[in-house]
Amino acid sequence: MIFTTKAEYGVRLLVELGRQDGEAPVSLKAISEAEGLPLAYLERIVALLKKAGLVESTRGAHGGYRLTRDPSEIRMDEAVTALEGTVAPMSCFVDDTYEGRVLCSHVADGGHACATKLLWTRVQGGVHRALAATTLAELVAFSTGAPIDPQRPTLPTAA
Amino acid sequence: MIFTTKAEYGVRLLVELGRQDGEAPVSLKAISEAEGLPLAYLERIVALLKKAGLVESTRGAHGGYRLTRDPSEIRMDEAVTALEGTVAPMSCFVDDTYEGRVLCSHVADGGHACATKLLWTRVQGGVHRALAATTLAELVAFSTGAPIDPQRPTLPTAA
DNA sequence: GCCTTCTCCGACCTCCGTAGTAGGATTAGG
DNA sequence: CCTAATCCTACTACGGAGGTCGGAGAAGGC
Repeated sequence: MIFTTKAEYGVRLLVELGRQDGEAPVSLKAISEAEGLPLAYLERIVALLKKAGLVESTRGAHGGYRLTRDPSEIRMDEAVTALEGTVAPMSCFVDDTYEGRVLCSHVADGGHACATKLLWTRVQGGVHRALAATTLAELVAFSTGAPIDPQRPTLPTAA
Repeated sequence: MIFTTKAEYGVRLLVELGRQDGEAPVSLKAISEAEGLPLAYLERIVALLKKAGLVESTRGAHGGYRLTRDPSEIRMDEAVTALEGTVAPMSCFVDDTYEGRVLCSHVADGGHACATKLLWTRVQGGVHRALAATTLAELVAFSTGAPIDPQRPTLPTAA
């Protein structure tokens, strides 16, 4: 499994927020009931999104959460990174940027570089590209029944 | 983490086999010593590769394993699938083919389809594409020091 | 002012899969 | 027949995923 429920629930939460107009904040209780997810767990998840600056909160009665930007401006690589930490194919892939860096912690086992590094680099690139090419607005549209081709993402530039 | 050590060790094992000429079988003991991996664990891993038809074995003294095809004919999506089972981004993504199918186990939570399905479908596609575009021959070449651009895979058609 | 409704925060718990071990049975050379 | 190898199944430990619990601040409504 690539992602944990943190990503699943967190993205569902974002979609739920994106479905709203955006003015009035939405309480976690409402979201947990709408999606059937545990409230206490959602609290911890939304904290990650807030720390990443994707949502903002209002405390007290009638408080809740709302998005800080338009859904079309929220790319899913930001969201997933906030929720899961760096998406790494393998443990030796702690972080690094997405450039062509090929460095491994267990370098030079027997004089030759780590053979699998090339493969995991490409996989990581593929995941990152797929996430970056998808906006929250697309997921919101998809969830409301709009027909979207999963193979051909509509980039924000095309909007 | 996307993959487990099964994938890591299994691919390393394949690279080690691919580095050999291909006639004489290589024993697991030799590989475990060369790569510094536990022999007993490798036994269970290589069984997965054998079941998938990627390697064949010779029992008894001077026995071992060898590849069933040329390294350039072995795409890494076959290898990783054999080692990890189906690569799924999320638990509701049990298998299905890689076509544009968008079906979820927890469909229609509140009248609308599972919003995250679109995202995970694209991610899965990205991973699959990255794996399928890489051959064992490339990894072998890379491990012996050949300069390969991790961003631009050299497809077998270009060989 | 007080109660209610929220966000916030950290400690705690349980379960399951990963990673690896142990111990043998089977097959083939020398 | 001994040794080197594959094969096979059962067992175990450890860590992280996936939650829960209890409470402390903050803001409206009355």
